[in-house]
Amino acid sequence: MKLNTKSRYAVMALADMAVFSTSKAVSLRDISLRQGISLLYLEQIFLKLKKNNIVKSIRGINGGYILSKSPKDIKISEVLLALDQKVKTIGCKKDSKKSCNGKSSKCITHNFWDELDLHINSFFESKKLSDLLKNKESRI
Amino acid sequence: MKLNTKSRYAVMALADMAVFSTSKAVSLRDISLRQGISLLYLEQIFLKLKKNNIVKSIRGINGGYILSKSPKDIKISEVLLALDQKVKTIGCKKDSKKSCNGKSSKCITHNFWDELDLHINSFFESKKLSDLLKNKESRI
DNA sequence: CAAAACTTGACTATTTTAGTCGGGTATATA
DNA sequence: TATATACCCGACTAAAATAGTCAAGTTTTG
Repeated sequence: MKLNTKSRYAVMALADMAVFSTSKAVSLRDISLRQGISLLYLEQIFLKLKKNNIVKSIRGINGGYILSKSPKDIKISEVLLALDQKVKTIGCKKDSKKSCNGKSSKCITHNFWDELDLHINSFFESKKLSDLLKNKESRI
Repeated sequence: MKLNTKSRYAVMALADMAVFSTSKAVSLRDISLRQGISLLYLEQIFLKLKKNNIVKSIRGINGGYILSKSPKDIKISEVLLALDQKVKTIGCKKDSKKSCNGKSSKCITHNFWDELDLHINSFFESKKLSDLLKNKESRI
C-alpha cells in the first residue's frame, strides 16, 4: 500500500515553500535543488496545484510560486485531490451495478473496505500543511 | 492509494470460509465459485496463508482448507502480512543513510508519513476477521 | 486406481508509475 | 527592447508492479 511520488513530492514542495517563502515567490528551481526533486517533474506537479488553486504563479524573471492560502488553511486532503490521488483501497464501486466481482450484491467485505477508506481519508482531512512544520516534538 | 487484489481476495476468501465453513474443510473451488475469484489465483494466495499458519490444508478428495484459529482471533494485519502487503506509504526508510531523496537528514515531511503508516496499521491491527461478519448495522 | 484437491515455481500480458522531452509564453531588468 | 529566467503544457517512454495463467506435480479418499 503506497502513496505515489507525485503526491509525496507535492506535499514536500509545499512544506518547503511554507518554510522558505516569506513573501516573495519561490522558484521551482530552488525547490528542486533543496528537496532533490526533478525540476521537470515539479513543473507537472505545480500545474495541478495551480489549477486547484493551492498555489499562485508569478511569471517572468524573478517569478515563481506562492501559496494561495496560509499553511494552516491548506488541508492535505486538498493536495491529494489536486493530484488525482484518490484513496480507494479496492476497486468495486459503491453504487455501480457492475461491482464486487460482477455480483450485484455487495461482497461480504464491502463495508470493511469502505470503513478503511474513511479511516484514511479522515486522517488527510484532519491534517493541515502547518501541522507538518512543527517537526521536532511532533504532537500526535 | 490502493490495496492490491491479492490482499483483498485473501480477506474475502477468509470471510467466506468463516461464514460457510462449519467444521469441514472448504475447497478453493467452492470459494472460487462463490466469490468470483480465479481458482488458480486463489491457490497462490492460500499458499501464503498456509505458510503463515492462518489456514490449514487437508489434502485429497474432500479436502480443502480450514481456519487455523477462530475468526475473532485472526487480525486483518496478520493476513496482510502473510501476503507481503506492507503499509509503507512512501519509499524512504527510517534508518537508512540513503533516504529522503539522497539527503542524510530526514526530509521535512518524514514524520508525517510515519504517522500516516501508523494510522493505517493501527486500523488493520484493531480489526478481526469476525468484525467483518457483522455485516448489517456495522458498528464503527 | 482414479478423481478431487492441494503444491509449487515459472512465466506473461497489461497497467501503472515515474519520470523526460520539446516546444512554447510571459515578464522583469539591464 | 533584448534576453534570460521561469512558468506552461501536451506527448512520449522505460521500467516496475500487478494480476493473473500455465505446467507439472503430490497426496489422499472412495
